[in-house]
Amino acid sequence: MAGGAPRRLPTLDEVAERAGVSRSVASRALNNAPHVSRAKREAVERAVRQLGYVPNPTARALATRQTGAAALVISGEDPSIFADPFFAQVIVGASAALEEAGLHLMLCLAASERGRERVAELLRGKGADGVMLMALREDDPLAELAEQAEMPVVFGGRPVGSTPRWFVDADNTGGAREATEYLLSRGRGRVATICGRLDTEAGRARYRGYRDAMLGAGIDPLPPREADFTEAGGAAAMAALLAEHGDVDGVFAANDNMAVGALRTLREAGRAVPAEVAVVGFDDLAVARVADPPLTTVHQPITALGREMARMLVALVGGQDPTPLILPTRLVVRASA
Amino acid sequence: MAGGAPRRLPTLDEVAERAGVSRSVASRALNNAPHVSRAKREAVERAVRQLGYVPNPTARALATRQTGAAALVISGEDPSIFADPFFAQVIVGASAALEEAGLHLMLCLAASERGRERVAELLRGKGADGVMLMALREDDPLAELAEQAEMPVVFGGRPVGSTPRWFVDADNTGGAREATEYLLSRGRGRVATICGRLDTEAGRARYRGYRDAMLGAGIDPLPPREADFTEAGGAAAMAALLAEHGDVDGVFAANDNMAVGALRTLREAGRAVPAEVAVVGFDDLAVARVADPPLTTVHQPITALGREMARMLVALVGGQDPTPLILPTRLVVRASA
DNA sequence: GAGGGGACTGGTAGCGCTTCCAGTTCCAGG
DNA sequence: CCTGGAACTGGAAGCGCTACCAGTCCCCTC
Repeated sequence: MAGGAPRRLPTLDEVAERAGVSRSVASRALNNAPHVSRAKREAVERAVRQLGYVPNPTARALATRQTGAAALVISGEDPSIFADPFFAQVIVGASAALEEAGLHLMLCLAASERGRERVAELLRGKGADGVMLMALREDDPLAELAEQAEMPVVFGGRPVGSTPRWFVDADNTGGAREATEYLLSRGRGRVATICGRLDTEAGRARYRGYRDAMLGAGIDPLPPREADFTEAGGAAAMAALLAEHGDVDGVFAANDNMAVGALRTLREAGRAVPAEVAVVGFDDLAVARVADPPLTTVHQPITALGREMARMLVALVGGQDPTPLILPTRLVVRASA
Repeated sequence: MAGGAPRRLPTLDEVAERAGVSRSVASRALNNAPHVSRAKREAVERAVRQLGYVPNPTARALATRQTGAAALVISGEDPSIFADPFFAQVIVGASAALEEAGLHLMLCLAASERGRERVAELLRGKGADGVMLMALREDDPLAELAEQAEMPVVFGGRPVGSTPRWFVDADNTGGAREATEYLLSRGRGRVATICGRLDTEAGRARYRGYRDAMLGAGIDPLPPREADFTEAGGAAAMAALLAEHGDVDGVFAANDNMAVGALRTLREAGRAVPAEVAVVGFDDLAVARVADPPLTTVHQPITALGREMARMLVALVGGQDPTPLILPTRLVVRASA
């Protein structure tokens, strides 16, 4: 905004005129479609350069019925959920994959009622070529909206209670099972879990993994101790756990944030980690490496998750029918267990 | 995508026909513009409901020459810079403010050359109604592009070496000065700084704050010890600092990530914090509360920064001429100093 | 040298919406 | 009962681009 006159941008008509061709040819040259002679193609390119022409994306969108943008919708009534670095990594992956495909990324934090409405409009009014949906809760109104949308929808993680046609998820159950089995294999007999919100599929799946591992070892699993995936929630859950089961010697926390909270509570309670209580997290965020002691955790490929979601969406937009993807997790052993 | 026929969405024409009015009236009714009788307005509303009509945002954009979207561009050659939770908070603020104004948020991680090009197109081709620009480096090519763009541009933080017409920044110098003065006031005589990248204005401004405070107290400031705003960088810088100035008793780190790294190095070196060395950070991210010991740090209103950037942009898009904003910081005293 | 096919070309019809403007309707006031 | 003006209405002209299609041109083959 140089403050000068609001100069109109050159249009394709002007480019065509300057290049001495028709608008159609100019259009084809620009989209390097066939049926343009070499000479005219070059003339068009020259005209574009001279005029500093940039195609108007809106007009193009109207004509092609493609917006050139994909939306990433993050549900959840509390916008602070987004503060979880998890999403930042997803975005990095999705952004890179979309960029490759020439799509823009629209980010929708569907927290407020108003935000939800706007997502609904987006979905129903073709405001984007496709949508990636994450962090859905049980009975999330977005789920139904997505179902009805005449638009490709890829889920990141699965919604509770239904398996969408297209999704990318991490192997939550497998990862949680591996974590728990690891604790058991290290001689921990009283292993508890601080599970995430059980109104999310990730929370449930990770609890299932814990339970499966316990049952597999012939030990009664403890009932789920639910927390909200935050550090504070993890700390509180750990405190409650100590109060009820003072003899616990291993904890699988369903994400790193809660694990870090648990570490804090244990430290404050004077319990040595891992000597007295071993702790395993889930996610392998940056915080896991920095925690004290460094956190043993289940690594999930978060950036890849974003990338694959975007790729799946791109395939869908391109008329293909990709298959859902479940990404592998792996245990990263550090000092806390 | 129910898999059914790709049913065409109802258009305004159909709404108008059904309501028994002309397209113009229907349009006006929808945008609740004047010159529509009550009866027709209601008829239109009814038709909209019956048909499940949603205006096509692309067509609207073409006609109004407004895209209804604002872009947030985060520069930096390394996309992992985005992993800094700082940006997540900015996004939360910006998203909320844009939502209020009815604008969508496009997120551009301008890391690769390709990404940069796409931003350039966005800027020159009116792909958005306005742009928020962050994390510019010295000689960032984006700066010039923004200058030439016929489009409102708001800077988050200031680019090195120039003061843009519209920006929102935190009081970096003031905050850094306060942090350093606090260390000095607690009897620390050998205060060093781990400063951020000096090819960013934030890095420079915070170093200036440190230097000013030192000079104000009549003490020679140490030369800037540059790190890259990451935890690993902070840890390395702290190690180097200990090697060169073993008697340091206070450290001001230019952000929390580096401060946490410094804490780790100090712990590993067996230096007690704050007894032997006091540490102060900058940002007041979540990690500061969780650090061991909890980090004394300079709080900056990051969400507000995002919010105010967006508001400024909205004002600009609306034809107003807002004034730049410098947001206050404040020292949050915890255990590390 | 005529016929045929393929590579180009440009006119034209949209895409779905807003907005200008000329025309119509409706009342209050004269 | 007529007039003037305000409120309302709808036809039509775009916004800038793509895409279909009929037409032109060139060159190769029989």
